[in-house]
Amino acid sequence: MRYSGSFIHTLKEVPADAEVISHRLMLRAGMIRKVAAGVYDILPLGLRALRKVENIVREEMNRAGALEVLMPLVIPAELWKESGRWDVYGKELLRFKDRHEREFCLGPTHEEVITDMVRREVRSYRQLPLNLYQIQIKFRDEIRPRFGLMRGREFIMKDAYSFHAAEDDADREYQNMYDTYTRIFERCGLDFKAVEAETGAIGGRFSHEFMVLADTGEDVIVNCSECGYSANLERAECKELNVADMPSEEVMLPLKKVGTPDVKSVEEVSSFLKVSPDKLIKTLVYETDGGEVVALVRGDFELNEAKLKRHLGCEWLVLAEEDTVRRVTGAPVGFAGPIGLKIRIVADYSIQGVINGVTGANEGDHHYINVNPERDFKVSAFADLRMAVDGDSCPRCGGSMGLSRGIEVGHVFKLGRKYSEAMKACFLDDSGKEQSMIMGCYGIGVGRTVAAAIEQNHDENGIIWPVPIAPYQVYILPVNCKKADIMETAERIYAELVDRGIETIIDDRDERAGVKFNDADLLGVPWRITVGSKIKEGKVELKRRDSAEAELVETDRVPGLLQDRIREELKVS
RNA sequence: CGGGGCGUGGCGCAGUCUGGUAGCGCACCUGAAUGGGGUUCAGGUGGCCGGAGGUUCGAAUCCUCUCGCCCCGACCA
Repeated sequence: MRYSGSFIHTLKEVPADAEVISHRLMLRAGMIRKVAAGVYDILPLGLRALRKVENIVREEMNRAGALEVLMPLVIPAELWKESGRWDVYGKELLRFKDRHEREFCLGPTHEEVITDMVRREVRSYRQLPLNLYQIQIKFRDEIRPRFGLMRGREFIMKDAYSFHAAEDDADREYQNMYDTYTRIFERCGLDFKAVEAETGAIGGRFSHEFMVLADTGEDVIVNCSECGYSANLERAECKELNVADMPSEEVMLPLKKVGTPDVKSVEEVSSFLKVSPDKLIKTLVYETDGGEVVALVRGDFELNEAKLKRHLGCEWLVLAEEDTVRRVTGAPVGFAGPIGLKIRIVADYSIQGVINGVTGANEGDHHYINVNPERDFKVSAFADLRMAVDGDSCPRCGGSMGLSRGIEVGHVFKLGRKYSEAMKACFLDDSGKEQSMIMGCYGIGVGRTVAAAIEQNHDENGIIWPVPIAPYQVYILPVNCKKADIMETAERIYAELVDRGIETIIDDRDERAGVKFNDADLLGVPWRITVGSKIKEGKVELKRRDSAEAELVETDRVPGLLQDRIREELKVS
């Protein structure tokens, strides 16, 4: 491509609202432009990178035995009502009516559509297993879209769904997809980690997320350096306190009520009463579809709502409103405690180790001190309910765990029969008996993968594309377009590279060299050929974007040399 | 949805407090010089200041309403 005929408009300054590196660089390099909150134009340069990732995904999915399909973006409400998610999914699901007042939604994910497709086609176990995927635009009306392609409302996603006659076959495919994802992200040149994850509203039994390691990531990963256990913070298990292992000299003191005027938060209480936060018992009232529940967690920890939800086995749960707290505890928010409460109480394991703790007295401006679990109040269960923290012991090996940040680029789920049962996706097994299919589902955020690649591969001058996903592979930079000999050489190399099928930009703009160097660095094309004064010796400069040094190469050798090197870097292991 | 902030040429901003009819940098166009890391000089195009209403002789500026956007939080395959 000739730069002079391109649609690349680089920026020196970026819109003030672009916060993260990948968003800034994609704007500056002219890859994307914002149309509305979380909705973007993908410009030619950006689309090329996106397509590269798509193609890698497509190649690997096909190789893994999956079949590509294309499902509609606009989905009739009936399908979502059938699965039960029409009422559960919330405002992220963009709903609307057509001219006949029929209800539709824009597909945020396609379990319903694919299940409907498969149930209409499949009758027999002989037609299974199946793995169908698509690469398509999704729409989710995110509460707060941000970070460019990282969290848009409209985005390109590869979603795959597998259908099986037996559990072990579903497990086999889960592993197959896990391995495929590993290959995909390796080919994209990413430093990533597969971690155990929550299943969220998609449902299902267990899952892994593929996280690209980056400080700007929105997710927190917990990782054990010793045994390799790693999980999303939402999911990360915490080891049960072994009370017997932590003998305490402390003697239980008599329960006492003390005045704590207007002292509510953990920090306030702990500084007012001069006790450390790990002596406090935080009392949180939740409303759930199964009624109100109180959850206890030690003052220095945070409650993990995903764990609470799982423990209670409820559909939804939300921190109670002020009125509810007042009704349940008889006190304003900030003075709740477990003593004397008439509703179900569940407590984090950490509570078991509290001796002479502090809780609210269920009375305004009062707390209890010397509170001892079991002696002063009963709980219906102790469970793992808290967020893991840096330095926690690993639930598997007891080693020390650390926290780091990641960007979720892929997610594999084992769904089980959640959708097939709700939507009656059945088949006849080899004994002629009707059974529900077992399902798995597997997603990759294509745009997010591109953004993540930039987060991981850039410097102060711009993007540094890994070769497999670079929008162009070679950038020819004639230092002065007014010099006929320079342009002749540049054009000759360009023609030769194009002939060899190498994706090349020739910067034929009548700009000063500095402008071109800066744009070349910003665009991040992996190989740069600088055509300048060295042509007098029959040579040009060859430089990799990620290296500081350039090498002088004889002009005639350049195309062949580059072809070999690029082929080497694209080689699939 | 709660808290905070912002809407002025394509982008980054000043002007708003203290009303007088819009300015700077980048980008873009023309010309000249320059030609290996965002060069220089000269000239130029483009904005009824998010929208509506009000106050006023006069509103980007003051008042009311409204729309949009951003940040933090809650939320999130």
